Amino acid sequence: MTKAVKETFSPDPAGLAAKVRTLAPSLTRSMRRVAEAVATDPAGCAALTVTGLAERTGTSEATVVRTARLLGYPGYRDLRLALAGLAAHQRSGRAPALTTDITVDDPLADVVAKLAHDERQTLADTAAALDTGQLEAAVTAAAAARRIDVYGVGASGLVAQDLAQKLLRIGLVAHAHSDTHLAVTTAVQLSAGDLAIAVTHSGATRDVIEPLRVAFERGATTVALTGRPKSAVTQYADHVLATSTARESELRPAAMSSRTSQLLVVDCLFVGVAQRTYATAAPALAASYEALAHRHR
Amino acid sequence: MTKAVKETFSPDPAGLAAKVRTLAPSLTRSMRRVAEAVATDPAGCAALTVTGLAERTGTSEATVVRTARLLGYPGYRDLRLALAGLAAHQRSGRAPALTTDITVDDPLADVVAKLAHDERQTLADTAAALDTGQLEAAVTAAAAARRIDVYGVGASGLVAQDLAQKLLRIGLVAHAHSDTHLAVTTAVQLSAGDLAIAVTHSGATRDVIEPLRVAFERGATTVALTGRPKSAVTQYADHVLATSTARESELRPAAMSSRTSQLLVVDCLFVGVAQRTYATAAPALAASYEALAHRHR
DNA sequence: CCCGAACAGAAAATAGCTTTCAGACGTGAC
DNA sequence: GTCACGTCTGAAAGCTATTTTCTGTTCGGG
Repeated sequence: MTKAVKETFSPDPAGLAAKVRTLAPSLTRSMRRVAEAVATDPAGCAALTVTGLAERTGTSEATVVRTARLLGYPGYRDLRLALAGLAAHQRSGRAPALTTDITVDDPLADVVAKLAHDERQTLADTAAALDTGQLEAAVTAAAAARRIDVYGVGASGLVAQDLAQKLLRIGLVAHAHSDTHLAVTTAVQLSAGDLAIAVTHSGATRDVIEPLRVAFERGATTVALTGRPKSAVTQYADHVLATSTARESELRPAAMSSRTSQLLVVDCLFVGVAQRTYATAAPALAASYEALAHRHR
Repeated sequence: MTKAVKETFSPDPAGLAAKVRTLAPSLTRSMRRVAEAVATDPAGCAALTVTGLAERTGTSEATVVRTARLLGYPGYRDLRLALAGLAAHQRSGRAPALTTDITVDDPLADVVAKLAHDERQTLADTAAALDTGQLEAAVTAAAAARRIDVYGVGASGLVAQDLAQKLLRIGLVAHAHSDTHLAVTTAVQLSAGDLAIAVTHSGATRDVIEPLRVAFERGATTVALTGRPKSAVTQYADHVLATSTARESELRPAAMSSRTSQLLVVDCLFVGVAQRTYATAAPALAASYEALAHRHR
């Protein structure tokens, strides 16, 4: 025989203020004071115990409980839970006006909120704008490639390295190049069946376009990862993966949001390739995980 | 002397699921079951008493209270209030059902949507969980530092490089090290007035802890950027910046989401420093922009 | 002025939360 | 293997918060 479970009955979490107003005339003096306190400052009251609220309203515990009952809850405990929910709801409703730029004198908490908000926006934009057909083509090319070279300089160089690192981990032959000269000299060795990927936000970075052009002319498959789908880099690209460009400002250079966007595309590319090469990718991932384990204490 | 008022301490109403994930590795079996129940069904758990939740998770009241403490609340009562708030929040938020893992045969469009969703979630969690006090301290230290060394290997190495690159661009003396030997040999040169930053998701990467320890012992200010706020690396860190841990799976290794989180923190750190050194940072940013312009066609 | 009804608060009773303690379970050393 | 040690866990005791009960008070009507 199980013990009877007490159900929490939450009649009307949102319209509590309304209910207080409706009921007010039928409430007694003391009860009204409690009801008003609760309606005025749900968050504050949620933090109080029966005794606390009784003190605050200059009444007794019994009155507080009676009021809670009148408002439709089984007891004060449940009113308090509803109050906490209401408070959370109110907090979230307050849109923090995140549309403004980051300024020199924003407090750090605002900086965090604004950056997070902007990056989230960038991700949503990127996902919405990403052409899955092009991605599909790039994934297929990568999964079948004999060898993959990735070009990127500056901030995009890190993205290029990230992609190469990931692909290496699932057993593909991938290299990232940040040095134009080296990139060009290795690009001449590519041919049909190889894949070259250029990462550049502006789409106009010569150091990256150059090796991609060489790879393109040698017959390798080429992919451009860029925020400007009609820029110079795309003329040598078989497939173009578009990244999104967010609002930028003095304290938030373009490099920052483009990176977020580029990395999402890189992740998609990676997962796509891992799916298609699952038979080799899965054990490779597991093995690299194992290998790293003993590097940790 | 007035009676001490017990404050309701609500450390992290939004990112609770994230916190559970972050703390999970350091939790014991029973505690983890409680934490998971709470993260999985906040609304349901909010309706339960200590005893009820203990029964539901097959543990004891003591364990439930202990878990509540670990999650940062003074006791179960307060956790329950936070849960009620969270539940209300969820009801209004209506999250779409993107909660499933990425599988081998997901079409690419789904992969994109799921990855974008997860990364957005990670960003929100990170922002919610980031301790602005610690960030403030790190920013102040960085802005005043004679020299800044950043340590990171593997995926975190790229994050370390990203941070160093950014700080360099606003005229600070910053270097990223991926080579443990080099990192240690440069760390011995640090002293009070210098800053060392370690980036490691697990918090247990020896190659990164070692140089940080050296820097710490030499009297430099030290910062750890980690997803495990109670891990080995933090014992040598003056300030700990917590990154968030997302759900991971076979096709989505931890490295992927930790990177997103780490980069957000890096951006916050960077913008904070740029604000505090605005007089030199602004012209430096403008100058680096100019300098790059002619590298583009 | 007295009576009755409703109200309010004090105090008792209970339910729920927290703390303590001792046994159980691993873990590492010898 | 086994012994010692530290950690984890749940049972029960202890305490706080909530609920109920009960009695004094107030106010309107006879």
